[in-house]
Amino acid sequence: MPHSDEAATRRSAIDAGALALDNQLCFAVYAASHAFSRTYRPLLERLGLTYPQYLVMLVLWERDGLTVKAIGERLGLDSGTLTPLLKRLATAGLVTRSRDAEDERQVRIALSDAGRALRAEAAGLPTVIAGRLGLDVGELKRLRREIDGLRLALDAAIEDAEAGPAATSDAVA
Amino acid sequence: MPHSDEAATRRSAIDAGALALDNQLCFAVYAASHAFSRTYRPLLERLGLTYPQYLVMLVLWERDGLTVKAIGERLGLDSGTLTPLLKRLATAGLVTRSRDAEDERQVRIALSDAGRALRAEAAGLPTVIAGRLGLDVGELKRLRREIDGLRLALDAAIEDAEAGPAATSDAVA
DNA sequence: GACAGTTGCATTGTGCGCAATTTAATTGGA
DNA sequence: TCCAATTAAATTGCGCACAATGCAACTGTC
Repeated sequence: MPHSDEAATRRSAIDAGALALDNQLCFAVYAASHAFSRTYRPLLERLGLTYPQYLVMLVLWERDGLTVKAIGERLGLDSGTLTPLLKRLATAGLVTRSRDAEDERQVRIALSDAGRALRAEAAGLPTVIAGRLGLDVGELKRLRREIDGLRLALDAAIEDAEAGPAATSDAVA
Repeated sequence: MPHSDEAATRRSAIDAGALALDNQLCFAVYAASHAFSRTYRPLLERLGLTYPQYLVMLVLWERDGLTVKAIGERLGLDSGTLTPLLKRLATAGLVTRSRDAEDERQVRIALSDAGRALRAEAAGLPTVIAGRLGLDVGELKRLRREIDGLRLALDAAIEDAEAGPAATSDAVA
């Protein structure tokens, strides 16, 4: 067969597209995540928030006074990420950080008045974004549930890999 | 109505859960993206790649000798991200960087022998991950297409916002 | 050929995201 | 009671991600 396609000539014959970027679910998710961040950025900028900071505020607006660890478990982030982020939120006057009297190892994050007030400013954001997408709201809900399921499967895969990296057919043996 | 639910007592009455973290499609995507990165990390570590570096290699394995700009358009990244990343790939001996003779502004990224050889090492990765997910392969393909559609809608929304942020009913006036 | 405007890449600064290490507080025994 | 493990944050170091800026190379117009 002669020179048919430029890309194909450089591609291995044994490959059925397993490494093709456009076939990667992981890249689709990666690109969509950045696209969300870019969409939210100009709107959050008016609130003085970055996107991860916005997520932390969502957590605190649901339940105030959480520890750093609790926020981290909710968002899947560790203290190395959250500590400086929370310090910036504190500097911005949106939260306060204080050691728990019962257990001095823990730092409790509490909303300030300004932090609580910001909730009203943010209330319309998800609707604005959803409106701009021009997709059916029911479809978006369904998609969210499917992606949640994907994340759960990934978390389980991470657990498995950490528990027994060499687990094969004789895993129970 | 008496105290029904702890979270509800802290939540505004006018809010039908629009700001609830678990309702956010953006967070589902954000969390899934990190979960993918965490799943790939230990596997890519053996290849000496980070996840974004892996994406760049996927692009180059499809078409060698691209410019920095072309790689950036494919992945949605700019030179501020790619320049140092590509320098690290060059230091690792996987690619070479050279100015285009035709247009000296452009830097062409070419795979080295080691970079090409690494393709065989990576060939099984997507299958390994897909296998660990324990989800139907057809379902994963369908989900990828839906998420691609979501990203396209987000990109369009970003375009619209940049073109006319104040666009309303009198946009044409 | 001069020159304004554009383009492609590099650099700088800020803010995640995470592994690894450190410090301090708590817990659970011997 | 003492002391080894455990736990929660903080710190450090590295690598993205992106806005803003700078700069050299190119383009179109005259």
